[in-house]
Amino acid sequence: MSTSRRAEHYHHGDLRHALLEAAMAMLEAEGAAGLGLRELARVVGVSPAAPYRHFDSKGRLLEALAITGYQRFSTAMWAAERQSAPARRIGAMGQAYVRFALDNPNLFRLMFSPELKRDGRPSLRLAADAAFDTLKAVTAALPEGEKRVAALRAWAQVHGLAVLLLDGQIALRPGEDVDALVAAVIGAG
Amino acid sequence: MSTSRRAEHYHHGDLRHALLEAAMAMLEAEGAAGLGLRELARVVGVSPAAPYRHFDSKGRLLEALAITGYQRFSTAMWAAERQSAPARRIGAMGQAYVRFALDNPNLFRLMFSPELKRDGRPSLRLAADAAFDTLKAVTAALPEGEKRVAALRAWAQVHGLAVLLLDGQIALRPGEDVDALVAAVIGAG
DNA sequence: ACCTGAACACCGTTCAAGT
DNA sequence: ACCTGAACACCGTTCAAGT
Repeated sequence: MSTSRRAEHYHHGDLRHALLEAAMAMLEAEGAAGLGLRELARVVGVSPAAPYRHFDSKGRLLEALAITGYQRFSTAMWAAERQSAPARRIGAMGQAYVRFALDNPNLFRLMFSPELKRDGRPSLRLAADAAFDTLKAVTAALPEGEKRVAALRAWAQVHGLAVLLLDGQIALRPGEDVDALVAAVIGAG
Repeated sequence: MSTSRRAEHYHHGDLRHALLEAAMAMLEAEGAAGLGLRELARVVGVSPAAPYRHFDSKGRLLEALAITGYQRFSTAMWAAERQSAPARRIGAMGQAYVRFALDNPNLFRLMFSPELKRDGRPSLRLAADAAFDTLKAVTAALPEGEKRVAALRAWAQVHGLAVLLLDGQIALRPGEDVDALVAAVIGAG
């Protein structure tokens, strides 16, 4: 009885999944720099070497987390697109973008971290490209020649707002909420 | 004769300055994560403990580098402001902003790194505030009620462009240069 | 006052060995 | 096939001791 717990999970069952789950929690709690592979192994209850059966390196683990992040981001953006009337679409998607960043600060930072794409993994690029494709819905109604610049402008505005808010560079005024600020800034763009 | 080199620099003369100089070079070469305090000490030729006479921690060293970064940024922005006609001012300062980011990628990233302001050091905040005050020159001509939103819009656009370009998320088209892209994006803002 | 040497408590990663 | 134990080469940081 006393050995069954360990024995039944010696081949952990789903160590890869358990690692990802715990790592995502640690990422959000402490940031990518504070996510230690040894500490992660400790939390999950395996030896320091065990994670290497499932991830070649810490970078690959972070990459997997970032891909999950891009998928969640895509879901949030498509939901905002679907649930809004065409006239409100730009605002709704911009607000969804900023809200995702503020709700998942360390995951969002990881998704844009330069350490990630060192060796340009294709699965990461694919997930990121799919995520940013959601933004193109915003410029669908514009004439062809203006699409690129309009899309970049909208993206830069909303991404800039997100990271400046995230880093505490923009202070919200008393009574001001994020949605109102986003609406004011991108509304006249 | 053989001992004079070491002896005359035992009290290093200006170890603090030498550390900052070498650290700035390492930062630009490898990023803040790749900047090791022990490696830094090795490069400068002192013991691993020596830097602690001048900086309480690695965080404080990075903070000093970031302050230098904000000062350089301010200089670049004021230069752009001074050298441009009023009508071209927004474009010139936006281009200076993005160019600073692309010319000093790891310094720029450090300036906006969340690890820095953990315990809200006042000298860092002062340097950052002074740097962003340069942006207010852009909205000086606008009516009072529109200043804040217009300033935030301009800042978000230009900062978003900078970080997206830095991370390789925006691909420049063949023959397209950064200044032209910045002009196109913020021109109609 | 400023720096060294040695130590402490960590890392990420590798690899032979166990089950 | 999957995991452990022990090791390697590092970290940041501290502190008694040297000059």
